Amino acid sequence: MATIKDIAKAAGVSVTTVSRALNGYGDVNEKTRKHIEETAKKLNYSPNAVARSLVMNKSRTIGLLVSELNRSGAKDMFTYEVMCGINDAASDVGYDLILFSTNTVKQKQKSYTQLCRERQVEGVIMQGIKKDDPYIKEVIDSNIPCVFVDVELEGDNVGFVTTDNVFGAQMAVKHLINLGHRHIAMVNGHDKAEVSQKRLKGYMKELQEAELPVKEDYVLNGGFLESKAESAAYNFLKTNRQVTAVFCASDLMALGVMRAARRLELNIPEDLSIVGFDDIVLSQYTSPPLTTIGQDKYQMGYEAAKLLTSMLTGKKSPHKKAVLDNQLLLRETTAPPK
Amino acid sequence: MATIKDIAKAAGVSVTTVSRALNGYGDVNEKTRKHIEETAKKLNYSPNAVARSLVMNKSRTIGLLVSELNRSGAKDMFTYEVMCGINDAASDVGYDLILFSTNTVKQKQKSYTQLCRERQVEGVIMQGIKKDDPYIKEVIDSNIPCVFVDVELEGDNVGFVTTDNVFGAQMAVKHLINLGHRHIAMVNGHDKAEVSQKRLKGYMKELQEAELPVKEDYVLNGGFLESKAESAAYNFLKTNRQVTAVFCASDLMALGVMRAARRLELNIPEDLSIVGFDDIVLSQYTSPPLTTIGQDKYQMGYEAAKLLTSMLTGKKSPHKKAVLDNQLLLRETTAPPK
DNA sequence: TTGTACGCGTTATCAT
DNA sequence: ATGATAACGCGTACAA
Repeated sequence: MATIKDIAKAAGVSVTTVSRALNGYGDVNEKTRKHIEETAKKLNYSPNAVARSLVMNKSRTIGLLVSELNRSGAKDMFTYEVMCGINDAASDVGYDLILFSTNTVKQKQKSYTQLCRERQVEGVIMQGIKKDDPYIKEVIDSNIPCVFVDVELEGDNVGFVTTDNVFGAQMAVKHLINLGHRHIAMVNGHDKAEVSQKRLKGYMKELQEAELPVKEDYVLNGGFLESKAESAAYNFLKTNRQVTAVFCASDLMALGVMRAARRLELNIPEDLSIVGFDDIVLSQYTSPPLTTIGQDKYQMGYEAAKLLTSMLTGKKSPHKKAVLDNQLLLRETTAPPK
Repeated sequence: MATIKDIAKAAGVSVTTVSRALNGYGDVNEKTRKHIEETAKKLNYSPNAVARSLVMNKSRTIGLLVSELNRSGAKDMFTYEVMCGINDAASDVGYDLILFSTNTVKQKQKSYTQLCRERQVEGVIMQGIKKDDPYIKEVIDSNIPCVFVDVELEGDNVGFVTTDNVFGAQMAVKHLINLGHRHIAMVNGHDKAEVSQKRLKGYMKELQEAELPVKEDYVLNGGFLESKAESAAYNFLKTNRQVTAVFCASDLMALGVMRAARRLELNIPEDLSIVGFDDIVLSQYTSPPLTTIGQDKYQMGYEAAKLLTSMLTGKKSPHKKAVLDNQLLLRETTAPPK
């Protein structure tokens, strides 16, 4: 509970000198500095970040805005791994993280700017928000630096981190085509997610390059939900036996498709090949293990935080975005068609 | 950026009146209050929580101290689910969460008390720390309210949340005994974790109640690591073919044991029954799906936050602890011995 | 019912 | 090299 005032009194100097001594200013006698540092230690002093924030108008804090942080996300762990990366990169440069979990109800009560200003966060990392989220407009208008995860938005103080979703999808589809598949369906997430749009684009692009027809009804909506993907795939596959392969925009949905296949007594990969996206931990443990496009989620978080802190420290870095590479992970859910 | 000063000027009143009006004090004319509220809205005012914290010496913030928040935890998701519960309960009552991830290096640089005081957190929830963690002593000594997850410590302003680990272990072992197993080994985590001690206790207790011998060399150290559990189990099972069942102190380690069994060409559950602990998401997807003791991780977090906030709001609640029940989840890794 | 004045712990400005 | 003093935005005795 000791303050610089206490130290000043104990050391017989003014608060100004204490402040300067403790903050490593040059214009303070080495002897007095030593003395001050010692009394500070003796009094078990630690600076009050709140008071400092108030006067400096900086908080050394970045807000982590996660939409719908809840149990449903527990399965794919995406959020968590990204968060670990953010945390590591942020604490490397002395920033703390404050967690803002939001949802539609809360958004009505408090605007984005309010949220940030209340806590005086210096910057924000946004994760898991949809493209039509009302906060997005506010972010652009506000002058608070922000980095999006998986939403490709750029601006004066807005950047983003994502992976090459188009190319990732292309890799997946190309792999299937190379195996000999000609009727390849896709289970996509909801179209409010940028990644859905990208992955769909990659899917179509690769089909076109292989001069395969792009059929609109081959694209199913799985809403990023295992259950929804399952039922969509079930209904589709029941009446489309010509389809021998499915590309899924997420591993979670791929799990749903695997379930559907099982119900239809389709063997994987003999009767149906499946490729997922994300490389969630689960995908190594399914039977058979899921072939998928791997994203480095930790790295995404790490890059996001690095990007943001470099924006904060005023480095006029020209790069306001980072696009990470993905990787085709061959496991056991793909094979040539019979 | 509007402050109460701006509002005062615009509304033609003093800052005091603004402060009182906005904070719902009774001693302010209804008309002036309305007026003030309107100008506040017009100026897009939002209170500065930092300034408020400074003067009130309260931050409406609770610190979430997670030891070794990193990728290795990604697999079992325990941390994340608990966090979701904490987050929900905290935001219900208007508290924000600040993330302190710590490790042994950082602990040397900054004491627990320093950490808390710097950020003026009102209380702390501690997760994932070992019993010999140096911070624990500080927590007890300090007067900052703290709730531990899975460390059974009580004090004036210290409480904890856990599940009934002893009974959970008993359920697991009893289940195996009821199936007819007589040689039941255990793979335990490291003994710096309270849960390890409890689960071991339950294991031994249940054996004793069934009048089965407790053999010391039947208890393996898996260190809560899949790989370590695998090698320990491999070496053990290779030379102890009489053992027909293994109880593991975590699902993660159970996965390791399953791997070991596979390498030894032991069929699960025919040749070897396995019971885990935790009910991580993965355990439903292994083949065969893992029989385990399920803990409600989200609820643990929720209760922890509720406990803490009730301590903070001064409710002299007599209950400084919460012990949740566990549940035996019968899946497919257990069967009678051949 | 309203306003004045002070303090929270810190940094920054300007003298000395 | 050091110190007095004013700010930062807010809450709250105390006075009016």
